Amino acid sequence: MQTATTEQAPTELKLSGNRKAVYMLMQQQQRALSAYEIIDLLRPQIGRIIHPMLVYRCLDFLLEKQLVVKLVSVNKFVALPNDLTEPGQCLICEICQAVTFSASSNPLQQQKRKIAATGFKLNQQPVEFHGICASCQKDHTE
Amino acid sequence: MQTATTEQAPTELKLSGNRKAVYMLMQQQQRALSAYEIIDLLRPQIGRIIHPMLVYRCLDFLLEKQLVVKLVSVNKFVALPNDLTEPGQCLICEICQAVTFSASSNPLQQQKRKIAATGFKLNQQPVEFHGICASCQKDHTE
DNA sequence: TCGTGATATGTTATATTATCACAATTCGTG
DNA sequence: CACGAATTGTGATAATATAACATATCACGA
Repeated sequence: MQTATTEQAPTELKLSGNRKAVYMLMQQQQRALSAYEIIDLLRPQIGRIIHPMLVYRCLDFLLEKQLVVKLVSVNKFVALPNDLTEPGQCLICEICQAVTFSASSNPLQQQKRKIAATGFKLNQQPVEFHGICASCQKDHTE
Repeated sequence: MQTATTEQAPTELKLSGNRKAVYMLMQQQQRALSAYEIIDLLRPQIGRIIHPMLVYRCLDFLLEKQLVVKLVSVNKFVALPNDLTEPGQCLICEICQAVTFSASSNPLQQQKRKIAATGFKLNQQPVEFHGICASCQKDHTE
């Protein structure tokens, strides 16, 4: 099993074999994936049985390094877009499962400041909004 | 198995036996409960094996009628406080699991309007914020 | 280069949350 | 009362996640 320096991760973070495979897969897919989807997608690449634990461990690491983010409402994981240093919010379509990230807008930052003022210490994790995207609204008006 | 008219539900909605038991339990507990916690708490009352399916069905119904809300990030369900017609947001403490609801504040409503203006049709469900409550911050500064 | 502690990985088992599908019972209305 | 709709009972399975033990690999200092 080779150890390779990753070309994709910021600040030259070294990723071991498995972790790199998982991360690159997530970057390629460009969508939110459940752990089991990752397992299924990885299987052809690795040519060996993939235990869930393998993937969860990799994800734990990638989460810790903030290379990926977990969408806690849908139990999916997604590689952070490279141009987005702070995923303040995301919109999750219930129909097509598309996920759209964006940085915190002013009202959301205001909201977070209000919450902080109550003494509640917020985590750094995107605020998740659920609904139906414009495309699916069109598709489902028939 | 008796059919009883519920005294607690708004607009005289009739709840069947199981559904009433689940709903009343949730109201009594006044905290967010996982389905399995509900099962464990119900067992003494019902005196029969409780299948998860029973509870999930009841929850599905109660969710549909908007008597309870699901905290999707923590897979828990909570009876809506009676004085809160619109649970706009909730704060979830990662340490003690306390959940605090409140109506949408102005910035959050603003945020929702911005999102709606993009064409994304938001669901009616609370926005969940994660962090550490003031109490747990005190307890954990030792 | 070797040894060792730290880290990563392999493996088995289990926990937690949720849904599917079929059957039986109860409810409500004509 | 009959019948269709709704509710419930039951067994099985799916999806997500973690615990625990063992082994292998990596990195660093001597």
